[in-house]
Amino acid sequence: MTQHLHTHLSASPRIKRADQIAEAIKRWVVINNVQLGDKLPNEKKLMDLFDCAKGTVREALKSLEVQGLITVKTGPNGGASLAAVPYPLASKLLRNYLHFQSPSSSDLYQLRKLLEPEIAIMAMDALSDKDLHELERITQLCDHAPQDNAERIIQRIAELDFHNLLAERCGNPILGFIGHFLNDMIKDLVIYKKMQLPEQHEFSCANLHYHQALIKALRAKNKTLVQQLMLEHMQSAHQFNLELEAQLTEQLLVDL
Amino acid sequence: MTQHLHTHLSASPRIKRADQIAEAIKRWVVINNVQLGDKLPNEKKLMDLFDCAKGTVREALKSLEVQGLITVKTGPNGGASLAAVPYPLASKLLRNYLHFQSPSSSDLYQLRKLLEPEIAIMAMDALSDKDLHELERITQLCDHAPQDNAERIIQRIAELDFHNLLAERCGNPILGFIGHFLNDMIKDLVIYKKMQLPEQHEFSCANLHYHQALIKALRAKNKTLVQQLMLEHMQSAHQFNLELEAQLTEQLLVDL
DNA sequence: CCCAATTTGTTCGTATGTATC
DNA sequence: AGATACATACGAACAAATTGG
Repeated sequence: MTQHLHTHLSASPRIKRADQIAEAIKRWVVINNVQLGDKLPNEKKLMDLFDCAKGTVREALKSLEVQGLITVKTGPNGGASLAAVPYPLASKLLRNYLHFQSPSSSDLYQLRKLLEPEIAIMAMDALSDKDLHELERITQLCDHAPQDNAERIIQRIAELDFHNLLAERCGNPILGFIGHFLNDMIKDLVIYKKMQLPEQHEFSCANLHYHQALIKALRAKNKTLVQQLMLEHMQSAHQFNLELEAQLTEQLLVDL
Repeated sequence: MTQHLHTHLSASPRIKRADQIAEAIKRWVVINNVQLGDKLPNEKKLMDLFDCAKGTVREALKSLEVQGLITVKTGPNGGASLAAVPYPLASKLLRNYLHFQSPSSSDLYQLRKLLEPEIAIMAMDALSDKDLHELERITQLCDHAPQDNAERIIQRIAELDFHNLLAERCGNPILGFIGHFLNDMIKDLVIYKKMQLPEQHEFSCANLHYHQALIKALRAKNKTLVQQLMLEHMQSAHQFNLELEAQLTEQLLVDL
């Protein structure tokens, strides 16, 4: 099939062959009604389907793989299969973007204050008994002072998993993604930047208290209470975070 | 530098050489303190830096390019340069993910009802006179009935650009991204799915009215009014959208 | 305007690794 | 264990694009 002729009328940024092939493969997939998990033609077939060499096909497949649209396996019955973009990849790619926007932790908490209460009341009706037990299990991980740094990290992650479970159950996939994503950002913040500071016992206790109260309110299906508790929880967390950052800059000054 | 030995203790998913190189290049970038816009070594240098063949280097670079972390140019002084992930790419990649979650338009509008009022009041203080004039210009594009389908699309996009400008000015990069992103999703919805229906004159008039009122309130720096107007605006838009979808399914039934 | 240098982009041929039967 | 089918990787060559003289 011949290529589109380059017009030279506008300074069009010349699209690379490999990228054209990647787009062509996407079109091929929708035209041939390929379903999730179905296999694409192997490299050789793609080579003569689009009349290009191995390297080019491989770069095109690489592009789709990086976007999470296909997975590739070696061996017989291997090759590229259509895939759903996995959440961790989507989160990573978006963090790549936001890295250059350098959001502050207050930016994060402002959004959590807005969204977490909504997530909680939406998840309330969808929570199964199993979910509630899982929330309790997660919360129990945090009901005592950590013995070492490893347990401290486990507890912090458990606190976030509490919110992740609610986000997954909230019934709105976009809101669910954003909730989960914000928790990923918090995790980066907490794990990689705030671990040098001593444990914040008051903070952990406050979180524990709110999570326990939230479970009770969720069981009672008390919408307004759930919403209010979650808002307070986020406000409290934001406040602790601000104090923590003040300590951090203080410590930085001392180090200098 | 030698590779990590494969332990075979756990079923580790065998990391491909090209992906290893991509990660190695990322490390190289941070270690050598490469700044935005700075150039990376060219393909030849990367080949012997990481002791691998050209194709492998190219796949690694392709991976970084698809993620938006580098741009690549040909010719003298060409090569790969460190780049900030451009917004359109981040939006596209996230839409790839959400495509498989198949969110409803109500999911979209629920979030807009929550976020757009917050965006508006946050942007209020940051809006320059130039911004306000731009808002007025955008709004004027919609102050008359469209003459053809092309203008209809222009007007719809202008309506969204109104909100995009506010999102960019809201001062919270994460919130700004989400606001812009939701508008992209709405755009897909409106342009590619709802254009078959006749123009919704009432809808356009309502939007025009709200945008004009919002500009006035923004100029007056009336926070509560801005917030209230934006909420009503979103509720109204959601309502129109629901009616439109009812028409769509109705039409679908007729076609069958 | 063309020429030459530089660097990416693409191709081919071959070899190796890996999973399946 | 061996054969097969497939991706993965290497190496050498050539094509195309961009820059600067």
